[in-house]
Amino acid sequence: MTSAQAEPPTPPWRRPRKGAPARRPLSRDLIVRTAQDILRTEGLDGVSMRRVAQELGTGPASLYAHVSDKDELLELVVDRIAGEIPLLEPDPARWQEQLKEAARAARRVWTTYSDVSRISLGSVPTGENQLRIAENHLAIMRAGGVPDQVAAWFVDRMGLYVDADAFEGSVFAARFREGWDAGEYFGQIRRYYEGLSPERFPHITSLVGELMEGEDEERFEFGLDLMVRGLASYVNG
Amino acid sequence: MTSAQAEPPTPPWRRPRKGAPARRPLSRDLIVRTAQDILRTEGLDGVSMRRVAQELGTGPASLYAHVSDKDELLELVVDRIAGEIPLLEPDPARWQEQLKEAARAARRVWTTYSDVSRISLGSVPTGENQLRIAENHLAIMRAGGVPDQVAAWFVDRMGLYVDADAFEGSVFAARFREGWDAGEYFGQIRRYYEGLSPERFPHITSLVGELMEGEDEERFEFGLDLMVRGLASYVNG
DNA sequence: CGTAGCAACGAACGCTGTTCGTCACCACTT
DNA sequence: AAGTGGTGACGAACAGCGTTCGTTGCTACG
Repeated sequence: MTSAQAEPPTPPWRRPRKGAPARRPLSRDLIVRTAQDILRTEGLDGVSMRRVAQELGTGPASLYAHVSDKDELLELVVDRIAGEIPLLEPDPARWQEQLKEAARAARRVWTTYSDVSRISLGSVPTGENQLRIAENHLAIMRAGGVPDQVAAWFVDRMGLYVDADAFEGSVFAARFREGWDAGEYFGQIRRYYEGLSPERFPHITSLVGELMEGEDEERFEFGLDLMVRGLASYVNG
Repeated sequence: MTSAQAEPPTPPWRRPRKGAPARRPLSRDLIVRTAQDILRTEGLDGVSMRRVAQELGTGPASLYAHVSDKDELLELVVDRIAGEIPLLEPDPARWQEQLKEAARAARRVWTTYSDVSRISLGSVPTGENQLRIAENHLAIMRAGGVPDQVAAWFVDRMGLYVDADAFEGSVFAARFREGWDAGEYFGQIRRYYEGLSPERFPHITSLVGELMEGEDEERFEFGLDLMVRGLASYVNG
């Protein structure tokens, strides 16, 4: 449970004046951090206004003094999480590998908070930290000699790809959180594919092994490699 | 409104016996078709069990005799929509362009039902029609000489990409459905980017034009081109 | 000392997916 | 022909959701 954090959610608060406030010191940052904790441990479905409020020992209505919307709260959570993604110092000689490493770093954080992609996918990045990451990706590509228009579009497409891959992972994570077993689930899928009619699905039935091959990271790496290879072909010729 | 279809949702029903059934002839297929209609016209948020039932002139509990879950209902809707995607006869000489055309065809249908991607993204394709499409993509690639393992993974990644792109589109579609103006929205984003600090975001601020350039299709085409170029590099060298 | 402003909050609204228990009808058996 | 079992249709309800309203009580300032 997260009650260990709920008990004293108040660090040694620096009081603005003397005299202990009888009212609970709610704040925007505290709310966002609480929502982030719930997102990490219970997924997006666990993050409700009531749940966040409960964790802070209050009611849902109290949150609306600090946050206009649930959407706004979630956007703030996303950017806070984006702050955990490390930046890279551009090295022109290694720009392709650096770009991949940047994508991996983003994926690593994004899969830690498995459902953050459900919020970020499809939303235009406007938060401080998200912009810093886009800025970093642009710097790496420009150092590598990628044309401006290509670099600009690639930032968009690579962000979409990382989001989408994490989203896919979050769907499975949700299933497994509900008690499903991973091996059993994919075993069922495999057996279902194997049992299809070879006349109507000749390629699928003959490629079951290949279709099921590879862990999450391996498939992510494959897609990433596709995109960077394609990008490189815009630079060299 | 959809009431035009709601009034006589019953085609000249072929009765199993004589004597008109006083009970309403609910059926699985009718329920799925109704949900599909609502999905197209009102988006995923409009598809609730109550809403579907209302359209059929009954209560939500009646649906559970034909469908085990809302999730199952939505999966059935997805596969029904997938049935609208045309298949291509593999031509080894044009495999790259064919693969792109197949992706475009899927995207075309997926953006018609703008929120279908919100259901399909991250779910393993098991429906009849979805499998037929995967089968078709595999056939095109194998005809082009793509190695089996690469082809198998590419089907996965390209499906993810089409889903993700449509998902992004559905997020914007939802905003505009709520009354937002497209030009005004992107204009605000542009001005926000332009107003950023050039010291902290030198690349973003100098690439605002490039970042905002291009319609949806153009960006989709760019990402598709990236992936197919990368794929081709696995075949030729 | 009085008061303006605002954070905190209890209650409520309308919505969601789903379940339970009941009713009415059809098809079949006796 | 009378009876009966099975099942689809359905009304009501439950627990949860995001959000809003109106009120309370405290803090900081005049």
